[in-house]
Amino acid sequence: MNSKFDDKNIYNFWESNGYFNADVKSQKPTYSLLMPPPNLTGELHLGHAMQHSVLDAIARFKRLQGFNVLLLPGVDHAGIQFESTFDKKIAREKLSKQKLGRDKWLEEAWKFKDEVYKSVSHTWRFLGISADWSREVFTLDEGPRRAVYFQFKTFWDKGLIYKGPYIVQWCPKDNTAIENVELEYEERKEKLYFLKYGPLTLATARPETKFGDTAMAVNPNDKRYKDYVGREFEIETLAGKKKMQVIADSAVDPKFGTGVIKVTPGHDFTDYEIGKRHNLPIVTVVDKHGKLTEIAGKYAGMKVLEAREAMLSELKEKGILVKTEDYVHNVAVCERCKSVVEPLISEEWFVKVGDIAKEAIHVINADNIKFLPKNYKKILVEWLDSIHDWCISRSLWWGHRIPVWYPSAQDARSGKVANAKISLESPGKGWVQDEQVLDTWFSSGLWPMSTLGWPSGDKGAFDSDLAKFFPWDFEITAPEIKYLWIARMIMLSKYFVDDIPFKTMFFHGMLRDLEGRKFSKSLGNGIEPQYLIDNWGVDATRMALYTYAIPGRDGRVSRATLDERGKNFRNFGTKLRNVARYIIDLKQPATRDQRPVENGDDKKIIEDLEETVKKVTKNLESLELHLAVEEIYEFVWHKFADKYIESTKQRRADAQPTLEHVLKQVLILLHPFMPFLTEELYQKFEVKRESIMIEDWPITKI
RNA sequence: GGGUUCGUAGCUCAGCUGGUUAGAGCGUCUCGUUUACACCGAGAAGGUCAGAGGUUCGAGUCCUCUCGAACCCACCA
Repeated sequence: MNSKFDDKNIYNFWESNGYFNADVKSQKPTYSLLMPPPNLTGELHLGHAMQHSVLDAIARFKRLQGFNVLLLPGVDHAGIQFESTFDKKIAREKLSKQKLGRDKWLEEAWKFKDEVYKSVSHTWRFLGISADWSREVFTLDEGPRRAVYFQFKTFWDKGLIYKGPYIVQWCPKDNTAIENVELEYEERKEKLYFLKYGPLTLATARPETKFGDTAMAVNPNDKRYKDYVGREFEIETLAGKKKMQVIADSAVDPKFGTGVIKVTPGHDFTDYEIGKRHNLPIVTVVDKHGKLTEIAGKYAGMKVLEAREAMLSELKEKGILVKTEDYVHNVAVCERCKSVVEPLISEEWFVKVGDIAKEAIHVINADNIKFLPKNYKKILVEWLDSIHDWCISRSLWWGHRIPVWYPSAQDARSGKVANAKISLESPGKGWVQDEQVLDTWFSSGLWPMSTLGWPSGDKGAFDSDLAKFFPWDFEITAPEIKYLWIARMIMLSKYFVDDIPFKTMFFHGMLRDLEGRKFSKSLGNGIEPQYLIDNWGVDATRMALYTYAIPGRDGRVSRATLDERGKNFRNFGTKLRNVARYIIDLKQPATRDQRPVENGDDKKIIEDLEETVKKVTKNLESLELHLAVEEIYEFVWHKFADKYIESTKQRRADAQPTLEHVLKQVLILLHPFMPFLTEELYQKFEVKRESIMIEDWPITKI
């Protein structure tokens, strides 16, 4: 080992000795942990640091216990998020998608990805993550690419994939359809407009979509309008007079506004459903850039809010606008870019997931997956129970391109699927590939399998990997992606390999600021892990993070509160270093050729140590890292240092064997949490193994 | 509207399946620089565990309600 004990040398020493690598041929029992791949859009944040520190602690603990451990690392291409980050970056360089074109853009995007990856990779090593880097995977690598293709092809062959017009949440800024789960809601103060439609008056928050109305609707039980149902009236519109029918649909809330609504199937989810039930035509008023279409006459080309403002006077003039009221409601915005999303009709690809979700519910109800906290079982089942078809296409460039090829450019433009071929590569000259890419989660959902080489075409090493390490013993994630990711992994694992993806699913809490807000770039309330590491060192930072690693419990933190814990554990590290100095560096050899004599204090500390070993082992097995940390802390500082070591000062030589024994055991117990310091101090022993990483976890008598 | 979680010392929080005088860190106060450590040691103050009721021999821990905080899901025409 290198004589200099700085963290970097220690890390290189571990890595070059191959301690991080899992062995497919090992006879030892296996323990596998799957790292949730961080998005390659920036540096790792505090949540990642906590997550990965937890993974590493468990991996190190299991190695010491004698398991053949696989901690598999990887990163995610994170479609929308990466693309918007990258587009912002090139915009600062006065470039754009249009200027670069798809091929050049992708080339530059990969360069950017490599840059970001460097910082992520550096932070991982800095944190001491003992992952098997030889198996690192990126979601756009060849392996996942084949897995994604296999998935698409299978769904296609089974008739589970379809393309069709569908009302989607459209983000005009990112220029793509997004899923409900990618939305946020913001409370807005707007107006409710009361408009005269023939004999009826109705309330709407969106008068600008008036051009797309194809009916009026009332609740079937609403006596006030009973006589109007089924009749047709002539309506005054801004584009002349128009005939419109009154229909009855139970989706209408009689208590809202006047109890009458206008039905705009092209731009509202409820109206879309109503329209389907009553065979109403769909008229597109708002385009994908958030601007009004030609149908809006002189308002065409205006943005939604401009048009709304502009048309008011004409509505008033013509006597259509009866009155307005203040109206507070929630507006859906894009979680990534915060722009108001526009429900509109778009050609998208979908997967029918109903039956797959039902299977997943069975899997969850069979209780083979241990959820921490356990109430997430119920939460996931409820979501799966009310699942809708999965929109898997995104109008992006960054991601797995949809493996559908059209025989001609014309077919591609019109999206005519009839003669299309499913293929990873071009089927031949003249074939044109679908423009869209697949939803990021379409590849992330396969992560537990694709990282192990599934699906293997050649029955090579990959098969044995899957047999050896799947299902994963441990997975951890933030609760916010429980549906997007966790539910999908359960569904897809069941569907493709008929098994659970992981045995234990740990949902850690979210680290928030003192007001309880999420950390985000826009709020500027983030705290970088590097800040803590610079101040208190890696080991202390890890310890501080473990105190927050409680399933389902959010932690409210500020620089001050984190500094407090960081400082505390820095001090703890110093304490331990001094303990080792006293025991080993300042060792006092026995003056006489005598066997050391044990006394009651020695027995007591050994008993206390055994008790601590028992508790720490139990806490690690049950994944209560915060309790394990507390136990060791209490033992080392207050029992070992304050009491026992003080008591040995009069009988140093007699106590020496006990001092050394307890210290060595403590270092092993602490190694999963403070890997660097424990290795450094372990190297002081004369009799030792090559590294603390290949020590044995103390056996507990139960 | 449906669901989940939380409300414990000045602050940030632990407290597993209910069991003796409720814990930690930081902060505050007193004392102490004896050769592991002042990034230290010895000690102290500080809590009717949000409130009310219930189950129990016994509740911070279980149940009900009230008040307060946060988050998730759905809807928002």
